[in-house]
Amino acid sequence: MAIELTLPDGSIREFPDGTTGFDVAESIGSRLAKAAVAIELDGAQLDVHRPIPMSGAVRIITQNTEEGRSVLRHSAAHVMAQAVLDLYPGAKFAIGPPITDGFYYDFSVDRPFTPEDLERIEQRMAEIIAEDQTFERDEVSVEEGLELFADQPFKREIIEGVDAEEGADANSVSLYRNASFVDLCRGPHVSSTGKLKAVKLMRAAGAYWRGDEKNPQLQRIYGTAWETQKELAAHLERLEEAERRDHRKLGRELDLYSFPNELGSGLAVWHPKGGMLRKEIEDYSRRVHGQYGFEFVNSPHVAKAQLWETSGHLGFYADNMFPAMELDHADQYIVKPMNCPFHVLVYKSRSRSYRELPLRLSELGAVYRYERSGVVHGLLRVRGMTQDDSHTFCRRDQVAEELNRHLQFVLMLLRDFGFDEFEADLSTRPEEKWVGELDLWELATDSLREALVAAEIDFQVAEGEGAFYGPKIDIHIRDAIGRRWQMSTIQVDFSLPERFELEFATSSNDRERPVMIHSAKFGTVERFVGVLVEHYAGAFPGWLAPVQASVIPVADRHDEYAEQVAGELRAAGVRVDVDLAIETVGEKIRRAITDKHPVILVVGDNDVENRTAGIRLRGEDSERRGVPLDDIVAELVELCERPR
RNA sequence: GCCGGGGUAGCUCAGGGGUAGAGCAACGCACUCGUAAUGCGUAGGUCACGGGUUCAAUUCCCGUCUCCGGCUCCA
Repeated sequence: MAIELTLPDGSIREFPDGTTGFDVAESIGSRLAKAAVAIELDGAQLDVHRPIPMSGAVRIITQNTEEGRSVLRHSAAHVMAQAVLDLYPGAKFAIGPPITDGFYYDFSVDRPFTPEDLERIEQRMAEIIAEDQTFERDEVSVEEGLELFADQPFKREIIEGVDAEEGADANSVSLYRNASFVDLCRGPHVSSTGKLKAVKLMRAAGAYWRGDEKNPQLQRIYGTAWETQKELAAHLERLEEAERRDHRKLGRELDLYSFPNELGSGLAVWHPKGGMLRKEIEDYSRRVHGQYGFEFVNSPHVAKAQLWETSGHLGFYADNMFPAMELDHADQYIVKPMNCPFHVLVYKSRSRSYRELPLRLSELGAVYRYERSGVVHGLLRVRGMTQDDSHTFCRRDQVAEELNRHLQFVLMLLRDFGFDEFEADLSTRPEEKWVGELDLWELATDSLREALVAAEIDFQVAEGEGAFYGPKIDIHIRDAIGRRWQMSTIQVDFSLPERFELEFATSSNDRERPVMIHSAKFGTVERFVGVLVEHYAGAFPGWLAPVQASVIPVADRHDEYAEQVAGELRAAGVRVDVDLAIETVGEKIRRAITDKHPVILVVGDNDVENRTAGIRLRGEDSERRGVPLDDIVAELVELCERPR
């Protein structure tokens, strides 16, 4: 018997029965065979070292692809579990999947793993890898599986749930064995442990069984695995780069903001330089909101509990709200976690006509949310934050255009800050709990989808992931080092207009309910700054840099001229510092560089005489001397020009 | 909130049952300097906070706050 395999180039070739993926790869090229870690046959991944069971379309998965690395990492996870079970008899092992950049495995053990434990485990793994144990696939019945894992409760639970979960053949489960270690696994795996060339354990952490905090907490070990030591080293270097960009560290170094203990968790104070950065960002926000037809409103930080009762927040958002304050007449006031009810009240302040819709209300609103203590993180997850929030009230026939307009607006804004890679999630109506009318849901969802298509950005549909009150788009950006951050959101709301009984007069003088669109463009100013700091590694473009230029006098007899230079630049709108410190020029240059000022101007005798300066731009390691002051002013004005 | 690890000078960190140390930063003096650290000196700490053990606690124990890495959650 023979099998017919269709290769990715479309060619069909015949192979003898018993041919393995490895053989197929070998027939194409020895380098391909060496890099092969699995194959895909008609969409299903299979081991490269086992016979291909039937004819079909085949593709070799190599270790230098994300799919291939997943196979390596999955195998590495097995080896780690093997090492843990060797070293810690009685340990129960749960699940160990590959993840982005690595893998983990969860264990139930007597005591949590220490850093020393990780070293031991890593050492044991190295031994297992050196032994080059073969991974063998096996299939057993559910009964046999349950028996085999008699003392492994998590594995038994997985076996018992296997048919329900994966739609797999309910009568058998697949196993992988290497040496004496057996794990329940779908595979595929590399042919032997020796294929793992670069594995490193990263850290231990607690994690709940099946991700549910009601379940027992397990001990998770994270590791990473790559096809070569070189790739591993590159990965570690990327982690270090991320550390160098950490906005908490840069925020301190650049004197932007801090998180004083006296304040409380998740609360920041903004120093003058951070304040300037914020101001630029907020000024920009107001400018473009105005240009896009938003009107500015303002609302207080607290409101009666009744308002939150009406809005429904006390029902579904109470966990994230700071507790109520008891006031004199038994009134309770609550610090706002959102701005929407206030904007609704603005809408409701008088009767509205169809002619004035869409009504776009915008506010940089400070909100406070009670985040659980373990989740706060620098500026990226705080308890006090400022949303560049807007609420648009529109008619049904305006929904499509408004949503499109909001998306265009958000993308323009993000592009102005140097982000140009976007991914969006379109979250649709939940299956069970939802409010509003079905046709409105469909209209809004379709409009969101069309807007995404028109904007030509990649998006995924998250079926049923929308809030109960409406569909939404979340926009993620990729930063300079490829990390994904959620920023903006455009959210349709059928609930609040209902709860507050909003209406407007139609052209036929009927009463109709408006549709509401929530949108935060930056997400929050705090998070946006945090992401921006990491994106630019603190080296902000001219218009955002808190200090745009520093002027350095060579000796103190040049101080006066330095101030004069600074004065002219300030008059032209450039933010300038003059470094009058009694230091060497080298020291002052160094300080300006480490402070990441976009421009350094050095002035000495020649400059005083000729009305010039030496100019050095950030990122360049040489300077231009004797540049006429007028040229410098013109150059800096251009360099610091705001996008809109 | 849960699991683990931390909190020593402004920052980075060393130390350790007998009331603490370095580098950088700060301050002073000298140097007056042309593109990434001039030299010398001075000052600076209730060792996060509260309790306990002890003749003695910054060190050991407990609690609280807070930070870090995860889980869960999320802008």
